[in-house]
Amino acid sequence: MHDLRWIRDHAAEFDRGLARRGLPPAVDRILTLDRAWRAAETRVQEAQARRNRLAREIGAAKKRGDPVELLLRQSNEDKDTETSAGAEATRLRSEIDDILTGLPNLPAAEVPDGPDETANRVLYHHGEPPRFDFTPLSHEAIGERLGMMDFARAGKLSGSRFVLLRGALARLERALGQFMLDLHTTEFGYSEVSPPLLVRDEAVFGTGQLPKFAEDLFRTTDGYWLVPTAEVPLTNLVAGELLDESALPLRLTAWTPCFRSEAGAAGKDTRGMIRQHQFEKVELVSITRPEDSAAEHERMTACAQEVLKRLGLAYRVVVLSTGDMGFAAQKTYDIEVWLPGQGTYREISSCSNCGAFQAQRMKARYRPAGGKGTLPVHTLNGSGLAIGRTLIAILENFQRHNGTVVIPAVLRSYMGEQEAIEPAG
RNA sequence: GGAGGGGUGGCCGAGUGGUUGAAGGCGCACGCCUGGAAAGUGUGUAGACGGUGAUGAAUCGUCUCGCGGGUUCGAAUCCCGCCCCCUCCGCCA
Repeated sequence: MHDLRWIRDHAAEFDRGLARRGLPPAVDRILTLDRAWRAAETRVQEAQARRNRLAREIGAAKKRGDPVELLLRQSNEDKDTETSAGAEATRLRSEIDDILTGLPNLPAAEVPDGPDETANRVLYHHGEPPRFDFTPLSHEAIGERLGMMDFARAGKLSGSRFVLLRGALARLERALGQFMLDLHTTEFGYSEVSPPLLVRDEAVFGTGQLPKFAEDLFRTTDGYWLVPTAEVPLTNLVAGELLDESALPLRLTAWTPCFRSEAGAAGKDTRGMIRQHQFEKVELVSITRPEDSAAEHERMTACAQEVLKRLGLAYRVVVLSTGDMGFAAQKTYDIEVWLPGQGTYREISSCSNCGAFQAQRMKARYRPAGGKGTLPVHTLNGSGLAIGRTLIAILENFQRHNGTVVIPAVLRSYMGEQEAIEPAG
């Protein structure tokens, strides 16, 4: 959510930012409401100030035994003013908040402008896509041939966009989660968290999925939301808190299932396990001082890339254009892994710097050391990595002609020192 | 689910109708002490919002003792509703 005071002082810049997002100007409306709200607020406060003074005078007069009729009548007049102006102030303020909570974060200056993903800019590549002396199969073909990836049974249980893994593939999923968590905690300073997967409205509002994107989420009958990403619980850990500067940066990681209704994705990626209602992911979240978030964003993206480097997977890093960024992000890097079965790069991680946007929604602040006052923290989140898609990448990149799949060396200690996945006997 | 207890400042913890925005402690900041540090000691130390103003100097005002409403001239203190936490019982992975 945007800081109203910042908008007052940067009106043109604000509308320019919205325009880069393809949105109409909003400042005129906001500032008109803001002026009316402040005027009403002032009237309320003046009436309150008078009433406070009268209350003291009435107390003193009663003690002396003086008549208080006149004072009481004045006090009641002020109370009427307070009530009517107060109602108006509340109405105006909630209208302002409704507008503010529906507007996305403004893009950082260096983010490329464009209407959609076609304007994303590839920054660099790492690694060479493998060459095959046979036609590489898609991951679902490999998985089904191994007898370890079962869409039919999953469909029986749950319908489309679910999968069931067995044997070595189930273990591979677990190995990937372990490997990623161990890397981030022991080498990159993230501390491991095992968070709730059902959260309340406020948490999902804080990270920006609510109120606009409720249709992308699953909701329980008693009002909980299933987390679409561990970003929600991890980031909201600091909601409402006033942190010491010495506590920053805070680096958190969690391996959790993620639940997404994929309401707007009808017909997209219907084959295979690219896009599921439920998938595993290791998430990275950083809470930083404002001046550190840009560097932290680079660091976080590097941490995510390191997973792919150690697995030996080719990838490229893309900076998303203004038209492709998420609601809360001011800048996003996507990491795309090479998938031989599709002959293309596909997103496997998305690392975003949300600046103060989420912090303002969830009222997460810190106190600068020595200084006075408080500032909103900056929040960042990134996949490190999406486990389901990493599993896909391993199957497609390390498949062999005979239908077996080589297990990357760094995973073997988690796989009972197996070197390859063989068809189920 | 049943019964009971409780939610106060960055943290702990007093406070049951009137200068209590709130005692005390911890923490923190600055000073004294010290060769330096610890200990000791002194002083200071909430946030949000609005007004004025050179826009975060200063100053005035309002709000905030879980949230929302009510009683009252006046509420952290009384009443109602809601949320959350804890204890015991029941149930249970």
